[in-house]
Amino acid sequence: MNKTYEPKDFEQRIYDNWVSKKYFSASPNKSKKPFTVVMPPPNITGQLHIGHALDCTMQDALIRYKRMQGYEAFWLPGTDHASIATEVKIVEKLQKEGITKQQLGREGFLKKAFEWKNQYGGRIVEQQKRLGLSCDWDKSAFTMDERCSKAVREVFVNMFNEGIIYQGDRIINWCPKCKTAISDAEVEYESADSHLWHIRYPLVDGSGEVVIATTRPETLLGDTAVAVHPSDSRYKKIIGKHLVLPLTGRQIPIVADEYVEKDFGTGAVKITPAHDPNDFEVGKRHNLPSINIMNNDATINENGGAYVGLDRYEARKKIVDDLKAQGYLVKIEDHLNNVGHCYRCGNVIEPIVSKQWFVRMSELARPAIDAVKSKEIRFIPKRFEKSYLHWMENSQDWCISRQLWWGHRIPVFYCDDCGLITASKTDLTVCPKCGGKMRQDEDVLDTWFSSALWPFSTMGWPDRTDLLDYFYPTDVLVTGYDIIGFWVSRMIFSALKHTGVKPFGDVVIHGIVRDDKGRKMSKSLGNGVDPIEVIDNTGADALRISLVSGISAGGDIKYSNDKLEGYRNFMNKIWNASRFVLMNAEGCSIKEMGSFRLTIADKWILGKLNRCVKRVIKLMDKYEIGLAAAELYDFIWSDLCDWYIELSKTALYSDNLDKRNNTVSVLLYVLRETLKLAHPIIPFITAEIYNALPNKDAEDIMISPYPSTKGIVVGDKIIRSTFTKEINKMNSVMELIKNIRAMRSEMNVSQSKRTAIFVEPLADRALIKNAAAYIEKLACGNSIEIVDCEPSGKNVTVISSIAKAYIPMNELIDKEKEIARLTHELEVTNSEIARARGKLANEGFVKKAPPALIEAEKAKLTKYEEQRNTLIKSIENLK
RNA sequence: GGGAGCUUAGCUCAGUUGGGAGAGCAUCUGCCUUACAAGCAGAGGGUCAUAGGUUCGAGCCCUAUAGCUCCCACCA
Repeated sequence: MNKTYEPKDFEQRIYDNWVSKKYFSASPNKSKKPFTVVMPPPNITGQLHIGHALDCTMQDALIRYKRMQGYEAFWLPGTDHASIATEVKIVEKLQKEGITKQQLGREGFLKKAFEWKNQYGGRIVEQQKRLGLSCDWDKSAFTMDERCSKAVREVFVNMFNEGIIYQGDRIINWCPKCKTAISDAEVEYESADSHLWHIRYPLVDGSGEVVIATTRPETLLGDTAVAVHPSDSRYKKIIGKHLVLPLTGRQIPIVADEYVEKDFGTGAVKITPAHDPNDFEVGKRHNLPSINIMNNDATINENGGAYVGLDRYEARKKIVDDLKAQGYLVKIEDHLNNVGHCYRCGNVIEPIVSKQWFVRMSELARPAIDAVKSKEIRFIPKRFEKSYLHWMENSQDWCISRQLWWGHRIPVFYCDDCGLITASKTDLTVCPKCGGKMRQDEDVLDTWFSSALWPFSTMGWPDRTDLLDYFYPTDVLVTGYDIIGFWVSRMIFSALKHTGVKPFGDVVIHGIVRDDKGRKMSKSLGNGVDPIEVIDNTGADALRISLVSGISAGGDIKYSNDKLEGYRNFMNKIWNASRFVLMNAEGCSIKEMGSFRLTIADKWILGKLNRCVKRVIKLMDKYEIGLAAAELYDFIWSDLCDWYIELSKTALYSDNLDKRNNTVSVLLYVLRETLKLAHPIIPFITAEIYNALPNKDAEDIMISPYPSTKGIVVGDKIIRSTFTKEINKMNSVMELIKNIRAMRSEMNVSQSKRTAIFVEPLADRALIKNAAAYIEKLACGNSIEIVDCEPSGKNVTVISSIAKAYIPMNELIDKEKEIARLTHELEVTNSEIARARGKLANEGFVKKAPPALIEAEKAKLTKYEEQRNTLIKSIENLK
C-alpha cells in the first residue's frame, strides 16, 4: 500500500472492475427480497452539480447497504429530456450558427436535438460514475425512449377518453421568452419594487369619474370593465354605469364583485380578463368580453391601437406618458409587488388566455391524499407530509401543453373535414369517422408529464413485465424538497391512477447544498462547487462523506472546504490504520475468531464494534446517513485508532508470536468489519483496502455480507456480542491512563520522558494486573508496579475511580506545581461532593426519583469523599 | 395573509423515553513517540434565543415573545 492516501490511483480501477463483474445489475430473484430505488432523472442538458452529488450519494449509500444486507438491490438510473430547458439551449446554439428553429422545421429541429442529446446527454452519466454510483446502467432509461414514450401515450389516451384530460380556453402562464405556456408550479414569485398608478376613468354621462389603481397600466388596453365592491358606499350609486376607457375611447361597464378589496388602492379595479387570473374569473362571472392585447413575445398586438408593436414595458412607459399628457394620471405611489417569473429562463411571465390542454385534478388528487394520510406512503421527515398535502389539496388543473417541439407530441388528432378530435396510441393519418386527412396537435407535453410516470414507465409499464412484477412498487424515493410539487406529488397520483398501487413507500427528502456562508450556490455568486473538480483533487469518498455528513431531517446542508479537508484527513486516517494492520499482519498466521483467548483490550474493541454496528444499522434504517457517518468517524478514529491500535502495540511489539498472531487476528477482523460497515458511504477506499486483506470474506466488499448486529458470527454460530462488562472495565483503565496523561501535560512533562509508575488498586486488582502493560505503555511509563500503598519518598498522585497512581516526584517536577494541581483537583472534588449532597438532601428527589438513580448518586458521593481524603493526604505529604 | 422549520462553544452541527452539556473545525500548550504532522497528547471556551409554566429534576414537555430561514397564497 502507498504511504499516503491517493484516491486517483485506484478509484477508476475499482469502478471498472465493479462494472465488468456486473455487480450493479439486478434481476428478479425469487430467493431474495427486492429493494428498489429509481433515480430522479437529471436533465440531459445538465452537468453533475453538487446537489446531484448529494442526492445520488444518499441513494447509493442506501442501495449498497441493502445489497450487502442480502436484498436484490435495484437502482434504476436515467435521464430526463427536460423539454423547455433543452429546447432553450438548442435554440441558443442554433442562434449562434445563425439558424432559427423555424428555418429547420420541426423534423429538422428534432434531428438536431437528438444529435445534441447523443453528444451531451451522456456526459452526466460519466460524471455520476466518478462518484461511484452503483446503478444498473444497462437498464438506464430516458424519458423520450420507446419504453417511456409508450407509457406516456397510454396514459394520455386513457385520461383523454375518461375526460380527465381536456382542452380549454383558460388563463395560463405564458413565458414570452420560451414562447410557451407553463404550469402554475413553474412560476416563481419574487417581490420587486414597483408603482401603483392611479388613473382616472371618466363616466360616459359626464357625471364624474372613477379613479382606479393598477400595477400594470399597459393592460388598460385590454380592460373590459371596472369592478367595485358591492357594498362600497363610494361607488354604490354608479354600479352599472359606463366609463370611458382613456386612450382608447372604448366604453366599459362598472360591475360589482366581492373579489374587490375596498381598502386597497382606490377600491376600484380595472378588469382585464385576458391578462390577469383574477380578472379572468371576474370576467366569467359578469360575462365580460376578453381582449387579448399581446403577441406571444409580449409585444402589443393589433388590439393595442396606437401601441401596436411595442414591447410590454415600452408600452407601459408610453401609456403612462400619454395618460399624464392627457390628464388621466392622478398619482404614482411606490408599491412592493410580487412578480411571477419563468422558473426556467427567469423572464417575467405574462398571464394570457389561451387554448391549452389540462389535466383535471379533482379526482386524481383524492387517492393521492389518502395514500399519504393513511401512511401507505411516508414522508421522511414527516413535516413534508404537510406541505405535500397542502399542495395536493389546493392544486389547480394542470396545464400540460407546451408550445415547443422537443418533447412528447400530444397524441391528439384532428380531422378538419368532419371536426373529429381524438387521442390515439398510434399515429392517425386517416380519419376513422369520415376518412379525411388527420393532423396531429402541434404541441408537446410538459416535461413533468413523462417524469410523473418514471417509477413504472421505466420498468416497461403498460406491459406486464418481470421487472414490474418483482421490483414495483419501489421502496424509497430520495429527492429534494424543491420538487415535491413538481414531481413527487405527480408520481403519486399518476401511479395510483394508472398502476393502481403507490409508486414508492418512503419518500426521503433532503435539502439543498449551500456554501459555507449558507448561501445558495449560484452562477452569479460564483460560489458553486464542481464535484468533478473535488473528486479530481480529493477523491470521491471524501466528497461523498462530507456531503452526507451535513444532512439531518430534510434540512439544508452547508458545504465547506474545511469540512471536505476534515473528511479527506479521515480517509487518510483509515488508509494509514489499515496500512498499520497489514504491515503487522505480514508473517503472522491469522486465526479464526473464537479459536483463541481474547485479551481485555480485544474484548473492549469487539464490544465497541458491536455497538457501532448496531447504531449504524439503526441509523441507516432511519435514513440518517449523516449520523451513521458520524458514528463511523467516532468509532474508527477514537476507538480503533487512538485506543485499540495503541493498545495492540504492547502485543505486536512483544516476542510472543502467539500473542502477536492473536492480536493481528483481532485487528484484521475489526478492520474488515469496519470497512464493510463504512462501505456504503465511502465505497472506493473500503474496496481498495478490502482487496488487500488476507481475511476477505467475499470476492469483493460490495457483495460481502454486511456486519451483523448479533456480534461475532463464525459460520452459523454467534460467538460473543456485547462485552458490556469488559467495555466498562477497560473504560476505567482508560480513565486512569487519561488522568496520568493529563497530569503530565499540566506539569509540562515531555512525552518522551518515561517514568516509573506505581499503581494502587482501589477495586478490581485483577483488572489492574491484567492491564498493567497497557497502562505502562499509554501512560508513558518505563516500569510499572502494583502496590498496596504509596511508595516512600515524594510522589505525584493521580486518582481515578479504580486506582491511585504514584509517580516519583524526582522523575517529574517541582513540589509547588504538584501542590497547586492537587489543590485545584480538591476544589473540583469538593464541588462534586456539594452537588451530590445537595441532590440527596432534596426531599423531593429522594422520594420520587427512581431508586437506581439515588443509589448511583450515593455511590458517587462515597467515591468523591474517598477521593477528597486521598487528595488532602497527598497535599499534606508534599508539604 | 396561511403554514413549516431553526435559535446549544468563535464556526458547522449532534444531543435517544426528561436524570451531571457533546463532537469536528478554529484557538492555546507540549510533542517529528517505528500507521498517519492529512498526525499524537493535553487545555481553555456554553445563562442551551428570551420570559413564564409543568416536574423532585427541563437543552428536551407546555404557553407566550423575539430574531432568522423556507414553502404556499398573489390586494389590482
